Amino acid sequence: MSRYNHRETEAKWRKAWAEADLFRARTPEEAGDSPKAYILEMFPYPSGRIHVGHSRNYTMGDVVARYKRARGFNVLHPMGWDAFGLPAENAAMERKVHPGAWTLNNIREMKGQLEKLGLSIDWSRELATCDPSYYRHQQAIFLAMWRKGLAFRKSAKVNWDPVDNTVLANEQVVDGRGWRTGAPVEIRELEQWFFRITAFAGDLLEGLDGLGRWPDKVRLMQANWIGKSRGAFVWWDIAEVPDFLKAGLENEGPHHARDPVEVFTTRPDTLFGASFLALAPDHPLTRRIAEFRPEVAEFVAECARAGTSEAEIEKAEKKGMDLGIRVRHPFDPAWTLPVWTANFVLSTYGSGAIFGSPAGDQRDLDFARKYGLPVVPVVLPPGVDADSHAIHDEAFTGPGTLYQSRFLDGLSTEDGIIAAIAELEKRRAGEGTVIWRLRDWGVSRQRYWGCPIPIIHCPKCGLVGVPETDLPVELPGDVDFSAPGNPLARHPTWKHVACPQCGSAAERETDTLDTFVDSSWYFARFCDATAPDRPFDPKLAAYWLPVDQYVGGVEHAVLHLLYARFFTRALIECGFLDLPGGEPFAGLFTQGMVNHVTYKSGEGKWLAPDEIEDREGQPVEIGSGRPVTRGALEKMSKSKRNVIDLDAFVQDFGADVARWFVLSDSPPERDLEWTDAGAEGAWRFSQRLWTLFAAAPPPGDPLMAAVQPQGPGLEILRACHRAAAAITGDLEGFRFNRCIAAVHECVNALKKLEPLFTPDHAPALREGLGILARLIAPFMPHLAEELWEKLGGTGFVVNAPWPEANPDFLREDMVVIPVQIDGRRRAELNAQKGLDPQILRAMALAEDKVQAFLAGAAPKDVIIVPDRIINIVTK
RNA sequence: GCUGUCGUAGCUCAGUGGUAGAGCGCAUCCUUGGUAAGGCUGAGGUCGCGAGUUCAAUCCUCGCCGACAGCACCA
Repeated sequence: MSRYNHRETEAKWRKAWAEADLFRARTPEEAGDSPKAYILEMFPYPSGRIHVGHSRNYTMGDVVARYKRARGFNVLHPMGWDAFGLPAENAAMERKVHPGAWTLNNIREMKGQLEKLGLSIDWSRELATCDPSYYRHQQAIFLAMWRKGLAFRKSAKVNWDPVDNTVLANEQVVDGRGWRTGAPVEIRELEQWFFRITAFAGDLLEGLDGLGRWPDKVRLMQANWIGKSRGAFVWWDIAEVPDFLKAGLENEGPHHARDPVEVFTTRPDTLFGASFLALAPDHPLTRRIAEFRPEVAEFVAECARAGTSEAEIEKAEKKGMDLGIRVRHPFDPAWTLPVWTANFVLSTYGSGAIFGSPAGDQRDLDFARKYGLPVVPVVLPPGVDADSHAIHDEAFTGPGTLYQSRFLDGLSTEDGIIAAIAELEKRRAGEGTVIWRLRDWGVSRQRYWGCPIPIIHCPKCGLVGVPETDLPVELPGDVDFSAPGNPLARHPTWKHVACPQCGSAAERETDTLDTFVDSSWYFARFCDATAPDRPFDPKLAAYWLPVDQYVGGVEHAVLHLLYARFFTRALIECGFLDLPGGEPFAGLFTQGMVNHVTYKSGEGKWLAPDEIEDREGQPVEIGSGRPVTRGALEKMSKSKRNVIDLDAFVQDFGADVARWFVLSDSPPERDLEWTDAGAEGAWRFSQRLWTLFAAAPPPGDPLMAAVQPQGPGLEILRACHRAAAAITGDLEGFRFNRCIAAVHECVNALKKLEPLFTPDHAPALREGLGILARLIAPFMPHLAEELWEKLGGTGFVVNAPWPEANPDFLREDMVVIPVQIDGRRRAELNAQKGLDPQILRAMALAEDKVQAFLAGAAPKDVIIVPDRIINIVTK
């Protein structure tokens, strides 16, 4: 018996699979009655080499794909590359390579690594988003969305890095400074392209209810992000304006003195507790007043400065300033309130203005206490009477009964809201409304390595779409990264073009699209990945979509998944796609990361694991022998130097072992700790399987059921059918770690029976091992093929049917029943299953140990749960 | 602060209203013709803490403590 040689065997089977073209998805016609299963892992950014941490995601998807294939599904399991993005430009600047060359090189490298993992991928559908054959369709989609009003331009605030001359995404701003240059970021107003995702806010929220196979956590995060709030707009007429402001406010401008101040509230029932209005520092009226009052201008500027750092916002004290004007209460024109500006009011939410009702809102209360504004309680908590109710340091925000509120007195919070809105609408002082936290999606990026926006700016015609026949608008190849800013904008010729409508000199849009756009429809392109003349055939998309199982990191729980859900809706509206319900991903699984220990040298430098050795239990640096501190478990990343390279591991231990280990130790949705000991354990287990199959009988058909197995043969089949039942259930439930535990259990049971593997039991053994080989096939596909071949299985184990557990082998005849006395286990019975409770009672009371404990006393009660437990109660 | 997830063997995790489990690690022993090893046996637990419900709670309920994640002045 030789040892298992993973290097030869894995290469052999990968070659055989490729030659048989096993993983090509069948067309709907070829598939006939077979149901379809679209299995997709979030496609990777081609950053370079992959490590074992990345492999977990693909392995999970592959396990599902292989399982579904064994179950007779027509499986689509494609792979592609999210190939546009900043790292390529950074590499271009640092290493003087073209972003395209750098990206293609990485793709080549990573594809080779993924292939060695033995993934069952249909590579004929491979795509890269930086390929003009992909992004030309994206440009066509953009133009269709523009014509429908779903893509539009507006002026928006952006983070501007004055050194790099570029716009930064929010996550590229660290403590108010550009992440690369360290220069203080400026807020600038720029014309930007947006997608009107807010047009679908309600539908995107309601759609979440139908996504039963998504994690609740993700649905909740999306719901919070969309942020629906019911409430009311309330319009407050300006009552008093100081003389020095009058002239200013009478002029034309952003906020005229005749314009009421609009406020959004979810609690119109507390309007009688209002004691002030507060406007955002950048509210138009605040800015107007700042023109005439230097102290207001100073306050606004101060807020703008503090606003950049998140840590400061968190701690920032509530501050405000009285603007000097007063407004009329909507329910009582004689009642006027002061108008303040306050740093805690957000201009981007609601109307950018609030009314302060301090008794019912903690922020308003803090503010009112600080500036001596009135606090009038208007909501009585349940069970509290009006005389004893008082507000001290804590606002009461819960539901209750309204009082001190004139016509609302006695109403519940809920009814009060309805009544207040009705009154507002009657007086034309406000209206009930719903507002959203979700904002339109800014897609402009002042970058080179992204999809060009197919728009031409003509001085005469305005915005003109590039004609379909001129698509794609390709990126120029000759670009200069030596200067900061957008290379497209300063390219000598690229942007200059004749207007397609009037022919006069015009300029191309030099912004490119956010890379989240590229990943918002790639799953649809995979359905028809080579269509030259349109994004995809709607019939093929209708066949394959929605994706049945999407697998990826929870870090994409909000943005990517929300954008993709928006995109399918936009594609439907533009006529590209037919997808009832509009949901792209019917099932979603978010897997945990792979963590690994980190090491730091005395100087605080990160050290790689192969630079460490163990000296009497203390990790030290190899060579110098200097002590090293063992850091926290961290997600594998190059910067922390705690990655395990996939190629090296596969070379040493094999792809099957890597796949097995990343699934074995933790539930898939949780993080996994990578340890050498665990990896070696997985390797030993693969060898153990190999030696177990060495005891197999001469080759025969493992699909043939053994007839009337006896003794050890029966035990073999029991172990294997039990494993089949457990693993099938756990695969359906995405519990891969439990599948692996079940395989361990089965192999342990078989190992114990190994001395009894005699020719008499050959049919049972062949059937049992045949089941086992098919059960491990999704996890260790190469080894499974080899074992299947040894057993005498015909064809590939990949194509073999999934083993069905025979219920006859799952039944147990005898059962051990514990006997408790007063809740503590004192004895046990070995009994036939399904015995009558009265017989069990007699058996239990007859037990010596029970007799001893009872010492002659009669039991007060005996609780009998058949086949489970007997509890004798004496007290 | 809000929301959510999680506390079970040294480590990573299963599990169930009714006998506390697996893998790895550890210890003892055996094999050295399955050998960059393999195998037998074993030790190891207040199931985070406290109360309640129950014949019986690791599991259900409530409170507390701790860890992690997302959002974060959302009116």
